[in-house]
Order: sequence, then C-alpha cells, then structure tokens
Amino acid sequence: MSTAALPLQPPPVVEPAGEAAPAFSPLYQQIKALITRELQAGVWKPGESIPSELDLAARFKVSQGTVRKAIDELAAENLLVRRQGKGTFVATHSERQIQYRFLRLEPDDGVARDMERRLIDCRRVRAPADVARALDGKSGDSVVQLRRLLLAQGRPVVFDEIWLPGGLFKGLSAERLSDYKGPMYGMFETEFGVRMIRADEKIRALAADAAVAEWLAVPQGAPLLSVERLSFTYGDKPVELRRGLYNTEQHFYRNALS
Amino acid sequence: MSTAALPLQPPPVVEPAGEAAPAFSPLYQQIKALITRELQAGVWKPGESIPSELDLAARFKVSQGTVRKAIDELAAENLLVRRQGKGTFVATHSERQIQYRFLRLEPDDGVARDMERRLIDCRRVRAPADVARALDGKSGDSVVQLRRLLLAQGRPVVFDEIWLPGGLFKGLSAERLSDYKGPMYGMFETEFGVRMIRADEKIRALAADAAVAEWLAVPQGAPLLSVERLSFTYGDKPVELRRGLYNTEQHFYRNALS
DNA sequence: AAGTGGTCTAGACCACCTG
DNA sequence: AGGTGGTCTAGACCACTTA
Repeated sequence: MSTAALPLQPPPVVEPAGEAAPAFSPLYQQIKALITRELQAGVWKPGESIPSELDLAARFKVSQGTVRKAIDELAAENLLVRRQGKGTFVATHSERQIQYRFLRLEPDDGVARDMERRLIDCRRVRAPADVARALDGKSGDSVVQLRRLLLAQGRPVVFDEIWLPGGLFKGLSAERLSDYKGPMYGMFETEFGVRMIRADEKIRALAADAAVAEWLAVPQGAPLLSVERLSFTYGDKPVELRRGLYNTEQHFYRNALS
Repeated sequence: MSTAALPLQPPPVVEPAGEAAPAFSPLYQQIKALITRELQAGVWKPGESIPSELDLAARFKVSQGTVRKAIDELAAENLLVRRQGKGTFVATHSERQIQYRFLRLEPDDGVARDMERRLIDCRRVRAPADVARALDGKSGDSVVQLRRLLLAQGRPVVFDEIWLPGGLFKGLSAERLSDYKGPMYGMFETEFGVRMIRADEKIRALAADAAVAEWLAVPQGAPLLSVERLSFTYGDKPVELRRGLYNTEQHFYRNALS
C-alpha cells in the first residue's frame, strides 16, 4: 500500500559532473532499494510473506524478471527467503532451523545439541569510549550491558558480554530476558523491532583472566577464543557489540572459505 | 573444441522409481556441470578467458540466458570471474589483488602489508593416520610435509604446517618453493595443476608448546589461534591439510557473517 | 566499430504447495 | 484449480573495453 503508484525515477542515465560518481543505477537496484525500505519500515514483519513477484512487478510497473533479480539479491544477502510454491518471506532469527545463524561454534563430536542460555546480569550503564565508538555513539551514552553464559551439556562453553544502544532497547531487563523463550536475536526482532542483518567478527586467542576463568570453569591463563562481534541492522547501522570468550577444548569455530 | 555438438541429455524429467531421488535437473545446472568439467580438465587455464556467452550458448544449443545463469553461479562460487566488456575468466590465486584469498588475518592497525614467507623445511614422509584420513588417503601414504613462517615487518606471526598428497605434488622441493615468487596457491596452480576451490577451517585457541613458541618468538604457553584448514579442488576432493598457529597479539582473524 | 558482459521485457511452461 | 516461485526463450538495448 505504501508502495503505490511510485514514479520510479527514470534511471539517472548520465551524471552532470564528470566525477567518479555512481552515475548509473539499474532498474532492479532501484527496486531492491525500494523493497529494502519497506522491510526497514516494517511494512512486512519477520516471518511474514511479501507480495508475490507478479504483484510487485505490477506495483512497480516493471517486468517480473526485474523484480525477480532484485529479490534474488536480497535472498542472497539473507534478508528474504524464497520458498517455491509458497512465496517469499522476510528472514527471521526466530525459526528453529536457523536458530544460531551467527554462532559458528560446533562440538568436536559433531552432534549439534541445543545450548542452555544462562543470564548473569543486565544493567544500564554509561558507554565506555570503545563501546561508544563501535556503536556510533558518544562516550557516556546510555547502553544496556548484559552478560551471560552458554552451556553445552551443563558445562559452560561461552561467556558473552553484550552492549546495546539504550535508546533502541528501552525496557530491556533481566526479567524479560529470562522470561523469553528462544534465541536472543529473535527477541530483539519481536520485542524491539531490531533486526540483525549482518555482522563482522574479529577473532583472537587470549589467556583467561581470573573472572572469566571462574565463569568458564577453566584454569586462569587457559587459552580462550575471543570473538568480538559487531552486528548491523538495515542501513549498516551498528546496533550490537558483543564479545564472546569461547572455551575450545571440546568445541571449535567453523568457517567456510570460497 | 571438446565441447562440440554434445547431445545434452534432455532433462530427465521424471524418475522411474518413486524414491527420494534428485529426479530433476534444470538445463542451466547441466550446463554448469559441463563447464565445470572443462575447467577441471584444464581446457581453459587459470587467468585465461573462457568462450563468450553467445559462443557457449551456440555450442550447447541453449539460449544466452541459460548459459548466463550457469556462469552466474560459477562466478558466485569464485570459480569464474566476470569482467564487463572483456569476458569471463578462470579464477586464479596468482593475481595480485586476490593474493591472499584464503588468509583472513589482518593487522590491528588496518594497514595491509605484504607478509614475508620463510620456508623452514619440506620433506616427503609417510602420512600419519589423522592426516591420511583428512586427505582421503590411507595411513602411510606418501605425503609432502612442509613448514614455514609468515612474517609481518620482520616479526613471525604465523607458523604453518602443511601436508599435501605425494602423488599430486611430485617434484615439490624446498628449492622449487624458495625459488618461486608469489603465493603458494599460485604455484600449485601453475606448477602442479592443482587448484584450490574452497576450504573449511576449524579454529580454536591453544597454548604454545616449546617448539612453536620458539618459532613465533612468544613465551611457552602463550595463547595462539589454531587454524586447521582442509582445502578442496574440483569435485570436492581434499588436496591440502594445513594447520596454522597465529600469534594474535597484533593481528586478528576477520570473519563476515550474513 | 565490433565484441563482451549487463539489463530489461514479454511470454511460455514447469515444479511445488494449498485449498 | 489456482497461486507461487523456478526455468527457458528470443530479442532488444545499454555499458564497458579494445582496436
């Protein structure tokens, strides 16, 4: 409905100034941008289906093939999910199958089990300088800081420390977190309308300090995997900084290169 | 030339036995498989261009769009590289820009510099059980084992231990390795015709033992990133096992999630 | 100017899912 | 049966490269 008649600016075929400008935008890229705007605006909610390709083609006054190419790219970026015969759906972190979309940890014995989530604490604090910088905010901004453990078969494997912009997560509390069943990113979607689209991780090895050693039940100085993740929502806006410390004695971080 | 008239089996539309079989193969997938075969057979060498889309369409007796979709997927898998106006080229590890296609290590200060490669040794040995298993061989098979260091600004950062199937790498020696300028995977391509297509990495943190500590000039017990990589060539055939130990004091391993 | 990949269209038909 | 995404075609035109 909000995508009514739309003029679809005729492709800005040539730019006036002969600079190093984009200077050309295929129709399907424009369509893609329009669809992304609708997603961002929440016109279609995570898990819901978007209009059919023919619908969208009619709305945008382009051929089905052009809409198709736009959707293809959005599906490749994991913003949409195609299901033959059923429709195209808005991606979500709430579904069983893709529950741990961003967690690359696997047990050595290969059997993927569910992990237990145990919240340690959840506080509102003033952002330290490095956290503020990562989240595109100012030092001293209000942020939600939470810490938690992930346990496999009762044994702690991951210690997570998470920072979220206070403005986006008003009302987030230890109670609400504990009450919520399902993955954290699913909760962020449904309760706060914040959808994690992509993330960047920086990984290093470091020695456990006294506090973390206790949480993970390893000796002080034990080598741990440090995974610093910055997650982004639409428009490449950073909305979560997370630092995980992984005990990799019986698990490993998997990565596929191509 | 080897792709002459080709009958292109008419899509096996329906399978006789009503089992859980593939039972359907789009034309463009068949084309994709044919192109992959040519690549594997070395008809087109790394860095060279393949025939134009119209050429291939004529050869295969399909429309350009169908060839296009096949090539699109091969490009997405990094087997081919498209260059508008010039043609489509066989991917290679030898080009300057994509030199370290599989190395995800970055310096903290962001300035990507070239790393110095220093070979430690190169020997032919009998494969230990775990190496043989990874390479789909038998325990005791002949393998080339080599060890080397990567140095950034004169300081050792990576200690690599690499195993290669002896049969594929006849004549590989310390001399030839030292003489060769350019990345190792580039040498494998041009000297041995072995092309690395994709790889799987398992990452953990561990403490430096005495030997590695000396190579990397860190204290014994220092936390290191262990990166175990299994690389595959065409047909998902494993052709390299590599275990790298990274000093992550001034570098980190980057990974993008989506 | 000629050749290459890139975009866009319009229409046909197929495979899959649901009432 | 009707709707959805998936495949395939044939042809037009555009953008980029090279000669």
